[in-house]
Amino acid sequence: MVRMPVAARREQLVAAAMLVASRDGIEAATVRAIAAQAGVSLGVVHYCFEDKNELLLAMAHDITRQNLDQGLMQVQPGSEPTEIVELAIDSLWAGISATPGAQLLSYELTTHSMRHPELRQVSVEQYTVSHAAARQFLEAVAAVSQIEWTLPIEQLARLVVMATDGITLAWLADGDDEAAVKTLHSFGGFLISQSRSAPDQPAVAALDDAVEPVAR
Amino acid sequence: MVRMPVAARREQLVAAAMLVASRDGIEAATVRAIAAQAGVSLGVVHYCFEDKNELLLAMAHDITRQNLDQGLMQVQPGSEPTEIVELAIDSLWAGISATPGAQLLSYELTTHSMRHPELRQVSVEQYTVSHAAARQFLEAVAAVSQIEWTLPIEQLARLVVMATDGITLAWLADGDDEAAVKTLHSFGGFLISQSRSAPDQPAVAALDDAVEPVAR
DNA sequence: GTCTATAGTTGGATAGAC
DNA sequence: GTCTATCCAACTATAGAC
Repeated sequence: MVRMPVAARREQLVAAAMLVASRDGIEAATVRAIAAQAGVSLGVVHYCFEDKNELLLAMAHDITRQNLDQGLMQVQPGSEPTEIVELAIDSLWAGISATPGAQLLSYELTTHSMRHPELRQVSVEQYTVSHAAARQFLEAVAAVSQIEWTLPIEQLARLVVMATDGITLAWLADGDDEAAVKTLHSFGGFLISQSRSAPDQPAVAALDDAVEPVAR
Repeated sequence: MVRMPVAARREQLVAAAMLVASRDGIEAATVRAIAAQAGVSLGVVHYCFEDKNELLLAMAHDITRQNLDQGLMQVQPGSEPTEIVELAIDSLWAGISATPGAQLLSYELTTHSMRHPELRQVSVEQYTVSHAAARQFLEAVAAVSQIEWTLPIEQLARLVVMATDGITLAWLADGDDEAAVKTLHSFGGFLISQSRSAPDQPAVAALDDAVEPVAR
């Protein structure tokens, strides 16, 4: 077996955990299965992590970051708000529909964390991050396309997260891509209806605020 | 121990399973824990059910029916559509916010069933039933308040289910009742915006169609 | 640092006494 | 029909050889 510094070993194990959990579900992500996937012996996992929870926590943290990067909707400058939103929705959906296992794992982590106090922060962090990403997106759209939102931005961000979760869950259950896309675009229409052209625009702002997940 | 016909024993065990699973999560709903909750010995469970999956299936089926009864939004005749929708939303939310454990269990069952082919039908049934309930509600609103929907009813029903799931999940994560209610009412406003007054109304129909879950 | 071996639980399922 | 006793598999975690 190749010798490896602990930090690198930890990364390897977290990657193996994500692979197993995405593919086979969180219940199947046992210490044994993860060790086998990484090609190391059982003891190595317990050498690198205090216990299984610590490993799951590290995995959840990485997944949340990954979902953030993937879910961050691109805003193309210079277009109509309608077109911006449509494009963002399509790219969001492309990311989701290509990774059903990861999406399902994300909801498994949510429910799992709600039943285990030691992992409770995972679901809180998931929503904090999703909300921040949605908010950033809405601010970028407003800045780029000279509109303002007629609802508080927190409220709209919550609606965006609601729609993403609701549509993804239904799609995982019935696999109906067409219905999911239609529903997403209906929601996009609603989003647009909650905007009006801004009277004046000071400057393009809030475009590249980094969204940092909550530290653990 | 009291002698009991198998059918009654099964009901008792399913009720015990629902109690344990709602309170402690689906992972904690082991055959042992369920038997203890019901006050019977381990062997009795295996006498009444082929295996654990069969018990979980029976439990899931009951829960889906229960969610249907609880989620069926009441339509008060003779009011404005806006008022009808608002009242229905409030009663829907009252039912949800009073039973966080049951809601969480419902999502645990969804993800669990998606990972286990033997239970795959559970999540399909959950969505079939939710969708039918939403559809029935939308038809009742239209019939009672003399409006028609400007989107296909299936599409709108899917949006209603999307909103319910998305809002409930976020609320389970952050416990923010106020935000959940606000978001629900924003969505209600969207729903109303997808209606127009009907030119003529033939008769009040589709008010008491029974919604049957998919048979298993 | 890494591995084997094993302890110690907990789970689903069954056999056989009553 | 019901209960006790038990089997066997899988899991987390650790001890100790190398």
